[in-house]
Amino acid sequence: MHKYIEQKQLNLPEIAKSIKDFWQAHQVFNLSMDQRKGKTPFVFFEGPPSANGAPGAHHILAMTVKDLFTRYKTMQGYYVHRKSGWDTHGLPVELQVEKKLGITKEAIGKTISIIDYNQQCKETVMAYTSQWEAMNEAIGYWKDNANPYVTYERNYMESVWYLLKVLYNKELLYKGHAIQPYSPAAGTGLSSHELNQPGCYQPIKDLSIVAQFKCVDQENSYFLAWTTTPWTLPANSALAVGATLTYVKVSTLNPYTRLPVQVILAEEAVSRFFGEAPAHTPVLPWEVVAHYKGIDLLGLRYEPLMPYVLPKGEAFKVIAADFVTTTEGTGIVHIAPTFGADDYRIAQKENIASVTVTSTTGEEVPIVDKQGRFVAEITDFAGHYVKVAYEKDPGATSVDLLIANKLKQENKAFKVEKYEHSYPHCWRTHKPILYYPLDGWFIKTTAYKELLVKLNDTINWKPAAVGKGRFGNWLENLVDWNLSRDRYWGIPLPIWRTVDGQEEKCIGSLTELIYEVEQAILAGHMQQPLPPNIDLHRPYVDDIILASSTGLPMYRETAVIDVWFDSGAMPCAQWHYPFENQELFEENFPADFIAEGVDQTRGWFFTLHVIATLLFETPAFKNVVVNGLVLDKNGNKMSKSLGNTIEPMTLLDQYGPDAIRWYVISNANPWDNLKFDVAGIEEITRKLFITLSNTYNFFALYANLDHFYFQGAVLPIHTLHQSDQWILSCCHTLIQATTAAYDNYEPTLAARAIQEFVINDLSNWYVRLNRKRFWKNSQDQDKEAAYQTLYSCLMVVSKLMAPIAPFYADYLYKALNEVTKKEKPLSVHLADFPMVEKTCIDSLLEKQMRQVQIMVSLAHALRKKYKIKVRQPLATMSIATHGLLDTDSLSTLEELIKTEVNVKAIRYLDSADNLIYKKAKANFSVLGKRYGSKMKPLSEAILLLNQASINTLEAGGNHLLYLDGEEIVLTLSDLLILTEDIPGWSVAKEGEITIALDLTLNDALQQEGMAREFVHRIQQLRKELGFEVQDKITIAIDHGQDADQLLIQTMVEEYRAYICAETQAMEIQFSALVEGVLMDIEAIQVKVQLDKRCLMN
RNA sequence: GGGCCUGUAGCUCAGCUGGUUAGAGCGCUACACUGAUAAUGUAGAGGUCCGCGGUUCAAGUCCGCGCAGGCCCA
Repeated sequence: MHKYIEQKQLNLPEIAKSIKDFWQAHQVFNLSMDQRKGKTPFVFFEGPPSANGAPGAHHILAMTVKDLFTRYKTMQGYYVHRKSGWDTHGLPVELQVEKKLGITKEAIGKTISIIDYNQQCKETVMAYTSQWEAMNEAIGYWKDNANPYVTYERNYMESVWYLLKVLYNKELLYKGHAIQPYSPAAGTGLSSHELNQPGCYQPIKDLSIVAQFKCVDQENSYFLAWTTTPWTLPANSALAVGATLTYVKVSTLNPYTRLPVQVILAEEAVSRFFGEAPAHTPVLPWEVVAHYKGIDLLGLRYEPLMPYVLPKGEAFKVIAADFVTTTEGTGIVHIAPTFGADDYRIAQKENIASVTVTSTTGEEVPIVDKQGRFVAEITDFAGHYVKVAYEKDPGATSVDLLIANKLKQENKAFKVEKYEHSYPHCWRTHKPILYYPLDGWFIKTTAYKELLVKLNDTINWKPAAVGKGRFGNWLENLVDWNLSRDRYWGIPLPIWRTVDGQEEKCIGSLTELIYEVEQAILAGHMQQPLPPNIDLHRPYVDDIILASSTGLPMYRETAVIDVWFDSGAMPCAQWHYPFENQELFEENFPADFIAEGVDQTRGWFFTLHVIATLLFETPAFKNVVVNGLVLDKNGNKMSKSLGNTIEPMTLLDQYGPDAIRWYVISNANPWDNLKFDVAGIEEITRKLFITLSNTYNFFALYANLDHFYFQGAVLPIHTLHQSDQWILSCCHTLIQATTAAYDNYEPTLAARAIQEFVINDLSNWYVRLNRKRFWKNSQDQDKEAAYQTLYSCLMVVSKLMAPIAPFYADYLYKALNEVTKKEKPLSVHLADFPMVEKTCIDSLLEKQMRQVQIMVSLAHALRKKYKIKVRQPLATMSIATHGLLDTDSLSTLEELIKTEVNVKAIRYLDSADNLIYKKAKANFSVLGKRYGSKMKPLSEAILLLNQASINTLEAGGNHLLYLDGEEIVLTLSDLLILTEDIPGWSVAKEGEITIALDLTLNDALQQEGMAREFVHRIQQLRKELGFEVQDKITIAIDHGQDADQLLIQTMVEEYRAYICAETQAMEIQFSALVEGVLMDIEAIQVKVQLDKRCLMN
């Protein structure tokens, strides 16, 4: 039978290493999966990381959250498949490669072939794979890394094609256009990612114009609309107002022409243009002549401001838009549907036509060409670049200025001024971007808006606000998903079209593609069938030409798809569904649980939700834990440039994974931002892990000495010592709380509850109270009970903490179980999560123990105040009960109070004693509900209650009060009773608990105090001499004849048995000592010598 | 500009559906304890509960308007 490991010093990194080796050697992860095979699945989706960057400190949080719930559910008996995955496509990878190769997008396909370029992307994206895997392992993130899904693999891509085809067949995939950021200088659209590059938004001075749009029906009346992009005015086709805003008509003069005009603008904007005029503007006479509500203006018509080109359809009227504000401008917004995303959307909604011209190829195009110049139809400005920054001639005049001058002359400009604002610039050309209509392929998400919202309501978001707020609002303002990207490294859009666009084919599988290629060969467009290992990436698919039903060639639409579709497709694509694993997919959809950062709200969370909703009409996940950002300890974002990043591997090496995981979970909720401070990890190590380790070591030390290997029967709970019953009750209450917390995806509550239990209840109270039961000499049932109890608590703790601190928990579990062999599992992660035994829970006992703890601490405070050490026994402690404490059952804890406080007797003071002066206060939460507005006078009346009334109430009686003629009946529960004082006693109180100590000492008490002091000194000496705990000793005391010496001798004779028991002494002798150590016992000096005594062989 | 989150002691955080004198841990100061000792106990200092209004007998808590920081989106 081997012994419990006794570990002098806790070394968490060392423990983690040994446990990691153990897991590896015994394939514990695989065992944990195998043993739950066939059980109810708990489905988890891994949001695929992109391995083109190294994992950072913020991944510690994400990994821990994912790992802890999957471990927890596994322990609860679920089968938790955890397939790993890699996100591999997308713009960030491409930009990284461009940078590495020192090329721009234009070079791709020219100076570098697409094949080589994509090869570079493929290599780059997996560059940090091994670092990721190392970190997963170091932090103990368990998942199936052997068979990850990889988004660039052909099977994955084929599944994505399948999904696209389903959408296509549902007519949810269409070609259209959207207003997107566009860089005329680079000739390319820009993604929001590119717009978020640092330095993209720059302050820029533009000319802003308040234009006068002439009302059709009202004489000499004009709408004032403000724009910071005057070049869009020729494309105006509507004006927008806020339906609920108030507008006024102001009679005034045009500042440039001095002609009398009546202008309409929002009331709140009036002060911006009239009244206190700045020095440089002439004061205008003005008068408000009419008021309107925005809604009154709707439908009013106005004359085109710059009628070069007229829209083909409804235009030039006032419409309502919810984005109109009065904080800037006039409260009337100029709408140019071709050059603004909001404008386009509202125009579509209100059925307003765009201002377009017909190109040479017969298409309707904007009045600004792709180089950023006005088209010929805009006669006055034809050929001018709309942004002066695009002009090659540095001295060129801004077209905005030309427009302003023209409008001023025509009595159409009300105010022209420079305006500084932050405007996005192309990160490559550093020129301002335009918002411009670009072709693209869209998913018609708006068609499913209602269902998307409805299904979202079924998802349990942690925290709820992200689901309701951020995600919910996003769904409410949904626009169609622009799926296409004009790039190279991504899943190619599987759509082929004839040149005239009359016929198109969406390919949904490899088989289908092979078939279509065969048809194309017959039609003469292709020479060879597809090679069996065909790569579905560009440029290979670009070379495939299909045949239309009429035999015409069909070319692939060149776009690749948004990388977010890749990851949102993972529920299907990770299994190569529907081409393989149909059952597996069905079992593993939807997910029970996912967890990612809050930045994924419009990313992965959204794409998962959309794809699942549109395809299967179910949500993709049932529970989602959103985790916040990891900031540095000062709350700043971690960034390389600030030099405040934390290298996770260094951290893991230094503190070990358990303390770090515990820290990130216990410190704050996962969804709150975490201010990462290593001091917090050190504190966790000290407070939780060292305390727990000390508790275990205490157990191990004595259990080894006593050969407690838990071979006997488990003692029935009612036979146990009361403190055993108490700690077991706490322990089961803890199981209950922890289970509920994990079940509610509140890991922080679980962690805090566990550490509270370990530190306060188990270590600082139970062990301290019961130390003697472990080291006493007799081997009785009481000792067995203590061992069993402590063992069980440690065992439960190891299981409860296993999800969060998997290494140390396993170490603890194994340390205990490998000796007792009470449980079969090799590892705590193969064990079942503890079940609450309701019969173990005694809430009354827990409550009373809390009261006892308060009493004891009050007593200690009193001793401290009067400088009487705990070793000195006192005669009596009194407890004021106020009729609220259950003295009968409290008395069963008397022994405990007596030993802790070191008093001989406990006395209960109730109302009958009349010793205490009491005061009553109103219990607001009870009375407030009943008496509401009378609370103030009522509480004053209660303060005036006399002792007799309070005593009556404490004895269970009523008290009648009259307030404003109303009779009020008070009972004890309506009041809070406080003790003011007990005359002649030393009193301490906390809340309703009041205790008093009798501080008078008699000879017997003093003698016992001496005995205790003597034992204490002997113990100290034992330790100084380096004796082992189990060593037996003899004590020799120097023989003397003076009064002090005799006092000692009398004391020793009186307490001989006690001293021997406590100090493991076999014998106490009095003799004349030459050697020996001098010790002070209550101001008496004695010389003492200890000898280790050899036990009988 | 819009949406959402956060704001409580020097630091990290609790504070339930409004209810008494706003709490814990860390840190700090002082003292005690020393067979769990990298602990522990006791006491103390430390708060404009971000600000201003409102609802209410009663607001850290509910409502409105702001301020500061953050995230996402324009």
